[in-house]
Amino acid sequence: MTHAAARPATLEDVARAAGVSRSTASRVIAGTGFASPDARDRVVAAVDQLGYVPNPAARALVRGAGVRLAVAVTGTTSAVLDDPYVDRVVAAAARVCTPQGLGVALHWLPRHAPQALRQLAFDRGVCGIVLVNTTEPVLDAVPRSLRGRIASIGIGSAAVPSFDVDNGGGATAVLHHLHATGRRRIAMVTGPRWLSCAGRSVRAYRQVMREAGLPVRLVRGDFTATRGRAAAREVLDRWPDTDAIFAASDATALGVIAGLRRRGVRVPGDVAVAGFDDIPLAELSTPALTTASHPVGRIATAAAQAVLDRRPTPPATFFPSALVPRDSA
Amino acid sequence: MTHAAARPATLEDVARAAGVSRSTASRVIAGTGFASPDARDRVVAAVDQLGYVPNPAARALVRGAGVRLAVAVTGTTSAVLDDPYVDRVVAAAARVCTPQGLGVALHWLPRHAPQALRQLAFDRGVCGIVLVNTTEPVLDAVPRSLRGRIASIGIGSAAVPSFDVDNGGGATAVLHHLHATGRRRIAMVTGPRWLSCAGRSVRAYRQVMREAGLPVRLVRGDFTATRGRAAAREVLDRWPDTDAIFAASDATALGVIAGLRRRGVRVPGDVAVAGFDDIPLAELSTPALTTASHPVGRIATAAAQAVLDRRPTPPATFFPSALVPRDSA
DNA sequence: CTGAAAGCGCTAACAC
DNA sequence: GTGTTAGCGCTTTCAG
Repeated sequence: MTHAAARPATLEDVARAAGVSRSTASRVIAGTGFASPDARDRVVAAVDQLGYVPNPAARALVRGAGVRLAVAVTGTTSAVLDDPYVDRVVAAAARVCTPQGLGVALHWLPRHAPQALRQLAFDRGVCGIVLVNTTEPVLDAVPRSLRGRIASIGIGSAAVPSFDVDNGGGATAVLHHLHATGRRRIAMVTGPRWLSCAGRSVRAYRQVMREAGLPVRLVRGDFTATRGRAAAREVLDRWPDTDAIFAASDATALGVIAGLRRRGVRVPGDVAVAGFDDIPLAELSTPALTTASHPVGRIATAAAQAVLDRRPTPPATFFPSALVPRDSA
Repeated sequence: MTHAAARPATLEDVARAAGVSRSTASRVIAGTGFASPDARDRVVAAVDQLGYVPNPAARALVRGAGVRLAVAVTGTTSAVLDDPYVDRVVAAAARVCTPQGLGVALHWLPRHAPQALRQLAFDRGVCGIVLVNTTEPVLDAVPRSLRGRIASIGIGSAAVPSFDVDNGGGATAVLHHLHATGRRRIAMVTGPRWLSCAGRSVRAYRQVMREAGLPVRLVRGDFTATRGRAAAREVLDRWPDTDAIFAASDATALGVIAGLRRRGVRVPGDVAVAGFDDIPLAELSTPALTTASHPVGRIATAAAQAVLDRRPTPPATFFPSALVPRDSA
């Protein structure tokens, strides 16, 4: 039973109630060091009875550890933080942190000022960092002191383990599907140039096209729907005989469909459209969007976990992306 | 210039560098108490030069404050945490916390065990709480000790200031639009029964119907698209002459449209459909979804801010919801 | 195996 | 105005 006290119990209270010293109580609770079964039991009972919860601030202070995990998103402006993708990452990280008495902070890392990362590294309140949309310059700016407590969702480096979706595999699956259903002039709307991890799906595209002896038709995108709309027009103007468009994100794909529609092009009748991410609304759009899955929550959970556990981590972990065939392609 | 040190600077270092005592440095940095302009300048310079960042753990410890803001979401199962809406709230809260050296934690509050809230209240690591999807029993379970550092997104109480969208106003705007465009048999798919704040739009619906002398046609929903699909069939079966459906969320509305389509009903030709929330993809669906805006980010920001600032807060703050007319109604 | 004691970095009385 | 001092709650040597 939890006894409701006016003032939350401290370790001192627990120790007194258990008839042991603070040190012993601490050892039992932190699970570090030795303690007799008897002492252990009494401490556990006292903890339970008083509803004791360790004060994470005190703990962090004495251990020299931080109290929050920083999610740092690289981007040109702070607008990159206004993104459902970032929201997912932050929420997933928060779920991982909560049981440990930690919190999550959200930072924008200016793309052209990667030194900002050092600030974060020096903040004694930060126990670890999860990088999002990382670039090579940012990775190069990672100070030694961050070793073992930083991970990246996207590309990684020798010092920074990476966690990401296998966009190469997902893209290949989508493109094979397009090819298998008879499409032969397949254009792709890519992600932003500066985002290296977006390059993997472009490489997959080039390779599939080469193997199939098909022409390469690339249009630069930025993951947004707005850009997708414009990109659709661009594709139509440059290569009027295009019969399929693969977009690097679902939002872009939806924009592409809207753009196509406006020009009187039928989807998937005239042009098939496929996206990437399988966002919740992909299956609700009309036509339902063919896409590839992207387990953002699981990826972010793994990255946050790796940072908190400070456990040896493989340099790169890829999460499979599966084709989700629906109506648009 | 930030001088890169092996060990992050402490207040002690700053004080020494500025030639003052720790207290004076503390006063200047925390902005509390007096300090001569001269001392102030020297401290500021030292902070800058050493790249000093206060240790939030130490600060929280001595002040008896927490180091994280808890976002607590009420629901039957922990699955309520898997919701883009919750993601938005958490991310917005994280942005507010970050500059203060705080983090965000995410908790599930079992709907049938509101006592869980006491646990949170006793956790000395928690500096404040933002309630999401609150119910009356949860509000009743708020302990005194939380006064002044808790806010609710949704319904509030005497002890808990609330921040929410004006769903009554938004619903009214949508319904007037439906009526103005000639719809006369308007059904509504509601939110879950246990969620009181969802009741406001139902009340608005009842009132508009009464004033217009139109029949009330209510189907219970749960904000999901899946339920929307089923609800569409239910509406069609019970009231075949329905010419408009207002859904309490965009996801539901999109589900309704899908369900309608499957039955060969044209939207908006045969039945107009309107949603609520204006999620990013509302404008990308086909037909583009008519809806009412819902500034989740601003609401969450305000709620988090209020909790952190511990500033006197009006008992209820409503954020306007505006009609966003598109193609579906 | 256990307790005493020394701090972690900071703030807030309280003297000067 | 400024410095001195006493902790906040916890972990961790170091003796017993």
